[in-house]
Amino acid sequence: MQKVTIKDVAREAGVSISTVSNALNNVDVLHPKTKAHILEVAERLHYIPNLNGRNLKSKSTKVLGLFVNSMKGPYYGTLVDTMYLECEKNGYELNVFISKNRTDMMTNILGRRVDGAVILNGWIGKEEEIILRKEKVPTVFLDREVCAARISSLVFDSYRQGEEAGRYLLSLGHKSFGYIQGAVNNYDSGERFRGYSHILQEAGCSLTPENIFDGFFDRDLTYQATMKLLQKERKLPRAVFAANDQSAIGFMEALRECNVSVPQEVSIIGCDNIDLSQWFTPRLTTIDTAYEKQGGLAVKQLLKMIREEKKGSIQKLVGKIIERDSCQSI
Amino acid sequence: MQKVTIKDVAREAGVSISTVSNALNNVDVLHPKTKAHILEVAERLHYIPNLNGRNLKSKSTKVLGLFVNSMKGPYYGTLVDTMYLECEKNGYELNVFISKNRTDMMTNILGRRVDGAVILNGWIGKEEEIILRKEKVPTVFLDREVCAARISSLVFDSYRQGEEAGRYLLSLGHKSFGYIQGAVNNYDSGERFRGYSHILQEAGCSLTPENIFDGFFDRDLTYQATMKLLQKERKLPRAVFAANDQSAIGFMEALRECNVSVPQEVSIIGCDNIDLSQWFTPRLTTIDTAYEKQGGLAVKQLLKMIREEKKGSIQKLVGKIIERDSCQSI
DNA sequence: TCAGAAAATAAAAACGTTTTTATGCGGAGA
DNA sequence: TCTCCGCATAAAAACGTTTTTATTTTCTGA
Repeated sequence: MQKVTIKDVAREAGVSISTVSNALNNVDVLHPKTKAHILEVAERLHYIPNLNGRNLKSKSTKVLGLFVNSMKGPYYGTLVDTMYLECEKNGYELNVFISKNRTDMMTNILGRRVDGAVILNGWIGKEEEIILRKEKVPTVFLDREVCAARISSLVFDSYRQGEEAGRYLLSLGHKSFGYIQGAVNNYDSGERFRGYSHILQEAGCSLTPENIFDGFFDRDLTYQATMKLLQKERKLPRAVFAANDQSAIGFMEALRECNVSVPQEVSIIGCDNIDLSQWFTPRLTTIDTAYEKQGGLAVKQLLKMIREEKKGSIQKLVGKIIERDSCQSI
Repeated sequence: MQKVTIKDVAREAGVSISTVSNALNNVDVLHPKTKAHILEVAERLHYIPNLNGRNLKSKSTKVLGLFVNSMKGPYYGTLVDTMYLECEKNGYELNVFISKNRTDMMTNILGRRVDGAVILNGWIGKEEEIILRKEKVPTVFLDREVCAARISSLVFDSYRQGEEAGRYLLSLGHKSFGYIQGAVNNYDSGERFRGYSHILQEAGCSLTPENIFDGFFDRDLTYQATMKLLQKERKLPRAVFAANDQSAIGFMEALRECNVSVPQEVSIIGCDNIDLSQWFTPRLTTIDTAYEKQGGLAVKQLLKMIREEKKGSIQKLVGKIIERDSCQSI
C-alpha cells in the first residue's frame, strides 16, 4: 500500500522536498517554470498529500468538526447542511465525528486538532468542559449554556418556548395540562418544562407529576409509552405540550389508535416545526424553532472566535408559534 | 496552545517515551506497576494523543469514512446511523466528510488515510476510480456499480424498481405515462428510468420525451417545475413515476394547488418510502427500497474487504411496492 | 572581472506518535 | 566468580509534511 509521497514527487521532478512543498502551497518564491514543472509531475503521479503529516506540522487544519452521538432524526441533515454552507464560504472543511461515549468524543475533539468544534449531543460534562477550556479549542455548544474564553453557546430559547406554549394553551381556555418530556437531563427539554410550568403556575394552574410523560424525543417510544398509559384508563389532561414534534406525533398516533380525538378531546402543541408536522393529520400546531438557522450561526460564531479570538457568548434563537389544527379552545 | 504530549507524560512519570506508548497501547511487556503509574499520570495530565501523529506512523487508523457532497434530505441521517452501529460493533470509528468538489473529496479519501471509504454522492469519475484502485483503499460505492479488487458496490436495484413501477401502473390499466427524473446523470434515476421505460415499451406503451420532467430529487424544485408546467396548460399523463418520494410529493403539492386531483385525474407512484410518504394526503404509493439496511450492509462489506482482503462484489437491494392512495385504476 | 546582493533552491529541524533496535540489570547455571 | 539469558526499560529511527535556516546560482553595477 505504498502511496506516492512528496518525496516521490521531489525525486521525479529533480528538486528538493521543500521546493515541492512550496510549489504545492503557492508560496511565491519559486521560479514559475520550476513551479509549473513540479505541479505537472505531482499531477501525473496523482500525488495527494497525507493530511496526517500536514496537520502534524502546521497548526491550522482548516477543519471544523461537528461532534454528535447520533444522527438519527430529521434534524441533523439540515444542521450539517447549513453548517457546511457557511464553512465553504470561509474556506473551511466540515468533518462530522460520531461517538457514543465521552472518552472517544474527547479524543476526537482534542486529538484531531480541528480548528474549532461544534458540540451537539456530546455527553460532555463539567470535567471535559474544563479540559476544553484549558486546551483552548474554540467551541460552540448547541445543547447547553456556557460562556467562557473561546467557548460559546447557541441554543434555542427553550424556556421562552415553554412559556409561549403555556400562554397559548391558556389563551384557549385550558385548565388541565400535561407535558411530554424529552431525553432525561436534556437541556432543551428541561428548559421548555421550566418555562411552561412557570407560566401555568402564574395563571394559577398546575402541572401534576403524573401528567408529565416520558417521550425521549422519539416518536416510537412516545407512542409506546402513551399506549401503555391509555390501557390504564388514566384520565388525560386536556392540553399537552410535547418537547418536540416527534413526540407530539407519536402521542397523536397512540390517541388515534385508542379513538381519542385530537383536538376535540385533547389539544396538543409540539415544538420544532419539522417537515412532517404539517402533513400529519390533524396538522400539528407547533413552535417553529428556526433550527435551520442554527448551523450557519454556529459556524459564524466559531469563526469569529477563531479569528478575532477570545470572548465567547450565549446566543438564543427565539421561536414562534405556528397555529394549525391540533389545538382547540375549550 | 501548547497541548500536553506524550513527552510531557514521559517526563512527569520519569520514564521514556516508548514506555509511555507501550503503557497506553496495552503492550504487555511492562511491569504492571510502571504501567499503572504511567496511566495515572496520563490521566492526571489529561493527556490525549494527537491522532495525526499516531495515524502518521501506524498504518491502520481504525476509521471508516463516509464521503458525500451533501446531507440534505431525510435519507442521510438513517444511513449514517446504521453505518455507525455496524462500525461500533466492530471497533471502528465513523467520520463523515462533506465536499462539494472532486479534488477535495479525493484529498480526503486518500489523504486522511481512512481504513475504508463509503462513497455516496461523490462526483467520483472514471479517473478518480483508477486512482482509488491503484492506491488500494477499500471502497464501497453506493451510487454506482463497480467491482474490482477492494472495490464493491451496494446499490438499489433501481432498474428493477423502475420495472415494478411500470408493471404496477400498467396493471391499473394506464395508457399514458410520465417520469420525474432525479439529478442529472444520477445513477439511480437513470436506472429507474431504464427499467420503467423498458416495461412500458414491452407493453406497447411509450414514454414521450415531453413527459419526462426534471425533479432533481428535490421537493421544492419539483414543485416549482410542475407549477411552471401546469401554467402552460400542458396535458399531463395519467400515470407518473417519480424517481423519489420527495419529488412525488412536490409534484402532488403543485397538482393540488392547481386543483388537479390525485389519484382521480393523475396517479403517482414514488420511490424510497420515506417517513413523510405515509402522512401526506393522499398517502403516497411508493416503492420501499429498504434503504435503512444499506448503511449496515455497506460497512459489513467494507470490513470484509479490509479483513479477508481482495475481491469486491456488487450487491443489489431489492425493493417492494407499498400500495397506498395515490394510484387508481383507470 | 568581480564583489555583493538578490533570487532560487536545498538541507535540516520539527511536529507527536509507533516501532524497531539497543542497553542495563538481576539471577540461573557452570 | 563468571557467562549468558530474559526481563524491563530506553534510545533511535521512521512516518510525511511544513518551516526555518543554509547554500548555491544568477544578476547588478562599478
